Amino acid sequence: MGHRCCNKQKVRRGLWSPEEDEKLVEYITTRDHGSWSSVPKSAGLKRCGKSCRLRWLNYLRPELKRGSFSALEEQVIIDVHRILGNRWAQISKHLPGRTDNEVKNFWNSRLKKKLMAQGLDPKTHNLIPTRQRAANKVACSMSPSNHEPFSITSHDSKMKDVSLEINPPVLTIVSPNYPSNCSIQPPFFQATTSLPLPKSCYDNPSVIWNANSQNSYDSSLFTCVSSIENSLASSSSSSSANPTGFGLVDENCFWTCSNIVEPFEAAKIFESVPPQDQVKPPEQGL
DNA sequence: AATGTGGGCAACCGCAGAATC
DNA sequence: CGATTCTGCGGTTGCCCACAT
Repeated sequence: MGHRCCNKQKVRRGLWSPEEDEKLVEYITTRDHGSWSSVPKSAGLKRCGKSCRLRWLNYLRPELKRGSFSALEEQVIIDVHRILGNRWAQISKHLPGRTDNEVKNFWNSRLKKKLMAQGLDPKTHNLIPTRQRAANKVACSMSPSNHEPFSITSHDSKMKDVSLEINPPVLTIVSPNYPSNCSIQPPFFQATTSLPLPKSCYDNPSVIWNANSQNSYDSSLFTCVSSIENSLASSSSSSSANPTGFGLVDENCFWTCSNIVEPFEAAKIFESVPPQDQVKPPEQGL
């Protein structure tokens, strides 16, 4: 089946050879190419215009950045995707030197899996309901009735039945609305803090808690934001930086024990939180 | 060493909207 | 104003390579 746009001609398909690349670059960079449909003929290529355009935009443009995505770029993709969905062209505009195709491939091959591993639906960025996650072969238990040490166990095949001790129970919260000194700059705020979990969290983990006056979010409403899976996933790698053994939760982890938390709902809740420089997270644990 | 499998990525396909005739 | 062509986009495919068996 040939291209619809150029089925009149016999056109080459498949990977581009270095010679073809050279011809196209030479042609595009030395003159105003006009319409793409005229490029192949003028440049001496047996390709269709559409293929030339794609090759130029996705691979040959000099301003393109090659190589793996940085942590910042990864975060930007996740943040913008949460808002825009699969609008790769729009997302790529936030990443100078990256193409929509590149962003899309990166999303499909890495980020999607990463979110799923954190128990998040990559389409909505919401928590995948517990029942559904159970279907994904992830089973966790969380049953403390007080602040005593407790453990989380995963039976996920990839996590090799990790067991995690938490002592004392400390929840790490990361909010997209938080101004912070981290490397990710506005509009993609991220901040990390921690606070002791109130007993009510365990008794009724699906509710939105009132932080009590002992923590830095005095009187602020916040949502139980955590991720058991993420904790488990990071327990081995981050244990040295995090003596509690509780994994750092990045802002993509909106997790409650049983409820889905809309990211924007969570963001709304955080609106009343004081600026980062007024927040003094307890030093213990992290 | 041969074969199977999965991941990453470049390229293709087909549709929709814009531009042009 | 309808038809045709062009462009841009998102979804999908298939090739290549690394790794496991």
